Amino acid sequence: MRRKNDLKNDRKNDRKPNGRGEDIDYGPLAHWVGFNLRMAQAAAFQAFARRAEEVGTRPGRFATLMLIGRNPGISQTALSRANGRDKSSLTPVLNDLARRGLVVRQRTRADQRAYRLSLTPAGRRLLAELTQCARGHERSLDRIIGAREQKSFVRVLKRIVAAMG
Amino acid sequence: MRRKNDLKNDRKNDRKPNGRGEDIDYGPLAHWVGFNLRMAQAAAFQAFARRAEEVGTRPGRFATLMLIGRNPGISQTALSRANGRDKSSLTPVLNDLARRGLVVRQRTRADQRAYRLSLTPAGRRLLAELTQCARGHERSLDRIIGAREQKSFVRVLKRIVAAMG
DNA sequence: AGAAATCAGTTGGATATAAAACTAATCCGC
DNA sequence: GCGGATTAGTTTTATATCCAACTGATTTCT
Repeated sequence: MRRKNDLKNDRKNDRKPNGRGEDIDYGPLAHWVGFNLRMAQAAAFQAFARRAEEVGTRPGRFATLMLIGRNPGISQTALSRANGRDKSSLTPVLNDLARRGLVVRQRTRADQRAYRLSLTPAGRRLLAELTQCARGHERSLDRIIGAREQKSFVRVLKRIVAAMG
Repeated sequence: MRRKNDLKNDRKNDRKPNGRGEDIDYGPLAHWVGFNLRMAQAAAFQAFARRAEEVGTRPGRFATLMLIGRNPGISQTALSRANGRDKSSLTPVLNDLARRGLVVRQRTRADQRAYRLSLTPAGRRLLAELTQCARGHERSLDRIIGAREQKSFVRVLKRIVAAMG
């Protein structure tokens, strides 16, 4: 019900399988930093997400809790900068964390615009659990990277942030 | 209208500035791979986005066009794997690229479910422009990383993708 | 002091992405 | 060849994120 030489698509197109063959040509992407950085970040992020959900939280919450825990009284704007995200992204996140009783927002006397963020005891407990999670994740990353390269790898990452952030 | 010793918030909280002082304590995040990977990726991505919009496209489109250009006839599923994104994310992207006349979706004779993707001449032109853009971006990344470390840095990124992807 | 500029946080609109449910086509095992 | 399992792509739903516009509060300038 379908001849080999049917209609318009009869160039030498049929050679490459690629629908399943899985022998992708990445061209210059193969050795470019930007692409590999994105792929590696996505892979590591998803691996951490799998771990984090065992503790009942999403990975994005972790850095937020850590930064608040380490810097009690921090404002949302300072937190958003430290975290590399826009301050408007933080509003729903903090609403959620506050609703769940993990974070408190106190109004400052000195500046009635700003909040002072801090963890509740429950927030500290969750942070501790997540930190364990993250430690496991880091160990597995360190194993992949190799102890010898780990230091210089992180140093390069920091250099990129400093230069392009 | 507001006494100094007002209500509940009168601990020694006021010491750390942090609302502006900008001396953030990152705790273990400071040296962890996962966090720095996310920060670096976000910074590099946004820098590329600024360049890409001069050519009138978003950065996410670039890898898609490159992979189609290099692998004509590739299916959407294979493309999504190569690109590290879910296949469902690709549907709106390809709708857009097809609507703009940059990509064509041909039905396969052998498998009526799959599409064979390829670039139009306009798609090839845009890809060439974006490639120039990306080359500039890569040069600036290479400058930041340093020629000596560049190779091993990319190798580590690939290792992470291979092990966690 | 008073007006203008700046700043903290929120809101609204847009995009990107993932996950799960779905539809249609194809493959596989007997 | 038939029926169940698998596969390609889409749809739907839910998050996460950005940016621009906005509202009050604060600071700066004169």
